[in-house]
Amino acid sequence: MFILLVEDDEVIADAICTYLAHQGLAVEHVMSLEAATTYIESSHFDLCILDLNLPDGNGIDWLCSLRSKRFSLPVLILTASDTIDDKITGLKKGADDYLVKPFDLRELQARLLSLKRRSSDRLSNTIHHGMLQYDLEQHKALLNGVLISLSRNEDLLLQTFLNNPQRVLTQNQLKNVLYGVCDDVASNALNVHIFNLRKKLGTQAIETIRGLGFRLGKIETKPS
Amino acid sequence: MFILLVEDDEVIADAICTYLAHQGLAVEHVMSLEAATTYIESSHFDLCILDLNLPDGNGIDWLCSLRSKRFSLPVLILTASDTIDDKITGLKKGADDYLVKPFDLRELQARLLSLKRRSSDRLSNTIHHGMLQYDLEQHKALLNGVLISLSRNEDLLLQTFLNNPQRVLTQNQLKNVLYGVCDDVASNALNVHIFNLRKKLGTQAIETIRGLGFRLGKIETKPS
DNA sequence: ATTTCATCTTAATATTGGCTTAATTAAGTC
DNA sequence: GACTTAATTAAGCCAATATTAAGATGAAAT
Repeated sequence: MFILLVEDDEVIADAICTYLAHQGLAVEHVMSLEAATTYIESSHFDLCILDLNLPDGNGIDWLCSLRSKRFSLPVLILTASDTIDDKITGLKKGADDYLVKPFDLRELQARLLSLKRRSSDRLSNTIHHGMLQYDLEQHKALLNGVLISLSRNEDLLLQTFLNNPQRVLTQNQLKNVLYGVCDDVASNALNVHIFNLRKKLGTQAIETIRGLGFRLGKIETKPS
Repeated sequence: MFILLVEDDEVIADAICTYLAHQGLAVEHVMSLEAATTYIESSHFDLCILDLNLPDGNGIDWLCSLRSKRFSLPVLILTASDTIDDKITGLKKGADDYLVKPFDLRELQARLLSLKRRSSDRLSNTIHHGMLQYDLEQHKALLNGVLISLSRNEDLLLQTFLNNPQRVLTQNQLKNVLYGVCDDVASNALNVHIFNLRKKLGTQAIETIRGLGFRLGKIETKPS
């Protein structure tokens, strides 16, 4: 596994490099954002460890521009400050995890590994389920290669189902997805949406578990 | 992501619900441990936010019983007291993180996300009993590899039996599982459900201890 | 502003499946 | 044998969900 470490503090960087190398990971160490950019654009890395305080700029901004250039590699942020704002901003701006200095090297390793695991799952932006192909970025659903047009709520529901295959989702859970906090409204709008989804994806696409909720089912060639 | 919020203070609960829902998380709010138990046992949640001071009991005790019932969902404890002892006890008893009131909603969110991350590595919780494989999350029962469809009440009963193997459960206890605590008992509905369960799982699946109640028995290849 | 169009919600009705009831049979207990 | 408890059936009921269609909303286009 190839890791890019962006860190200007030599002591910390050395510690990380030594430890990770010892664990069988290939670490490339750079000390500025400029160098980081060069490396990222000219070579392949599985992960990036990013310190936020760097001589030639702010790590968050760099991360933003990285994302805007469609680099999707997982980034773990190192931050000295324990302020909430930093964490929040970091996570929202496209970081995948963060670690507050000082930290335990073993924890760093654990997080890197879990990061890798997670990211290798969602490398592709499309989810496949039976004959359905769903593009998370473009919100496009292809059934048997044919584009299915979905309304906003249908889209939300389908996403939720695809993100929780095998799982029984209660009506309240699904209502929360659509309407935010559930005022526990007695409305069957949800049922109508499910009905419409079934018309588009086939009757078996959504199973009902009476008294419990709904679950994603089989999506096959033909809406019957 | 589905979150169960157990909190009896409406003001705090509302704030949390509104904020988290706004962040795209599905929050289910209950105000008592009893309700929490019902929800946990009948639906899926990724996380639980647990206040410790509740009208119908102590949160720590509830957490203990939850763990003893093999529910492994990550729990974040909310505590008013800032005493170290409380935190320690909480963490030792199976909590995964804690937050002291008053807290910043953004910090709550950050902690929830990291909690989810850490826990996503865990194994799925399935109970094995003889030839039966029961998945608590999916509410799926496989007998000899074949899916058995269970009604809501059958599902509840089976769960209860699997969570209390070896133990004799009185009819009243089982009725409480289905109908909550109430002592009107002139109905044999429970017997009918047990009869139907036996039809699906085999005659020996549930033993009758005459005059006392029922106990989980052997579940073998074929319903005879 | 007004029209147009799609979607969302409401509401009314149909349907289904599971729950309970109740009556009967079987199995223990004294 | 009389009594108690549990098992077994089948019928009716009811709540959860499905289905429709009509009205409400809201955004884009003219």
